[in-house]
Amino acid sequence: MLAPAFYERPAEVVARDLLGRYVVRQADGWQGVLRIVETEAYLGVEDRASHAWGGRRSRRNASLYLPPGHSYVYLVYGIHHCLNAVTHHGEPGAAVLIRAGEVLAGEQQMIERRRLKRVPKAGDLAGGPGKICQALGIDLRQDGILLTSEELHFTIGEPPRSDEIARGPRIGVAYAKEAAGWPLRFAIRGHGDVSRPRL
DNA sequence: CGGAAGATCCACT
DNA sequence: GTGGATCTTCCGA
Repeated sequence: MLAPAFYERPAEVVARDLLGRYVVRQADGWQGVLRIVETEAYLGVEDRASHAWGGRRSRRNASLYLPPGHSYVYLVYGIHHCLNAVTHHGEPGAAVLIRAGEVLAGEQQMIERRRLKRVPKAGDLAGGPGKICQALGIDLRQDGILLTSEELHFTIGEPPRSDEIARGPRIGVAYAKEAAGWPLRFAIRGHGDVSRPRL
């Protein structure tokens, strides 16, 4: 289990270090495990793409200002949930978005939660931030909880070698001006579950 | 108080 | 490749 101190570092360091780690989700006697293959760092106040940009606070993003090691779950586009880990190093409001994972356990339940009609192909179950939350049964009820909790936590996992890590600009933040091009997206190079466009 | 846009995904062409 | 679904928040009038 990764302790809160793991998250007391700059978001881009944590984002890179979360690659290969396991997300463990336990609910109703079920256990699901994903190996993280893609993340993005959001730096907080000075990052135009961050929900904390300019020190913004609202009921929606309140969890971004919790101590490091808490979750930040929010609703995007009115439909999909996204899971983040709150980090802290100086300015508050930084976090890491968990963008994609490889299924290691609990696949059958995930297929049902995802309402897939066919046999899942690479990326179908957890190859995107919204898919991860749907597959793991994560919604606003998991917003603001400690990521060392029984129901949701991260563990050591199998980190990739540094030469297996790719990085590039973040997805869906073209509006963020100068921050749009910052290379804060990290992925395991060539992994089939990384979301599009592939790094 | 209305309108626009968003850290997305899916069905359809 | 394109557009629709659907909710929260922000901004301008």
